[in-house]
Amino acid sequence: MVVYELTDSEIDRIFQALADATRRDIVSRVLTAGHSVTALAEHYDMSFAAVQKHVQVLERALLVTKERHGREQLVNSRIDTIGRAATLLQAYEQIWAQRALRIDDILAEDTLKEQS
Amino acid sequence: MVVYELTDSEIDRIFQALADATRRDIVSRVLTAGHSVTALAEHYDMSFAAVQKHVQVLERALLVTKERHGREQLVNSRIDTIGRAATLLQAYEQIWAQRALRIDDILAEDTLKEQS
DNA sequence: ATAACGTACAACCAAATGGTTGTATATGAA
DNA sequence: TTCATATACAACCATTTGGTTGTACGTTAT
Repeated sequence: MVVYELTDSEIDRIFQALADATRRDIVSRVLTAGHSVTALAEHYDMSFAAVQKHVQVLERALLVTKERHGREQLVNSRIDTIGRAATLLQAYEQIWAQRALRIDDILAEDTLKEQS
Repeated sequence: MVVYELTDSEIDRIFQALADATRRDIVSRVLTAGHSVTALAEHYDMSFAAVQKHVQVLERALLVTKERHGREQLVNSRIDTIGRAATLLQAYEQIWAQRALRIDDILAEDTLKEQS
């Protein structure tokens, strides 16, 4: 498998795609099994075309793949992309944790903080 | 610290906020130390007002806090929110992993049947 | 007291987003 | 062949987004 760094616009598209409850629900559903677009659309109170557009957004964000199977298009998750996004957020946590390790920062925070 | 479940629209706002390279850069910068809005704005090729709006989006997404300090407003990261988002994505990875385990189980069952 | 600084916010604009309906096309079933 | 199904996509629309400029206001420095 080829692993390359995500570009800014790829990351934009990933988070943009995840910023919608319907699309997150679609991602959830296809995590456990492939679903046709029609099967997915049955769960939402919107037109088929709208759901199809959501799938397209997810596909362009590399969060799902579509695999034609007869006249159906099977939507499957791309767990690698979800993993990349997770790693990105964990990197933020790492950077923050390293800051916390700096002793002078801890002392400064103790002095400044009144809330808990 | 009070921990409660994130609502759909809170999650929407978090990922929406992260879906912009400028805002992700702001998040990165404030991870290691608080920055005034003006200090942040110096790094970007856009108006101060635009940067201020980005900070506002991050604040509404609970990704940063603003703390007034004289005439400056210190922007700091809310690592808990970043952690929640990370956890959410890890949950997706978990669900996917369990699916993979189920497939392993099925294969194992087949093997057992063959053996008996 | 006055000037400069840091921030906030309104009004405006172009482009993107999230939905709709309608139409076209390919595949599978009868 | 004909009909129903699954998908694709264009055109349209209202709202949101990401930027701008201009103005106002509290705080600090001179």
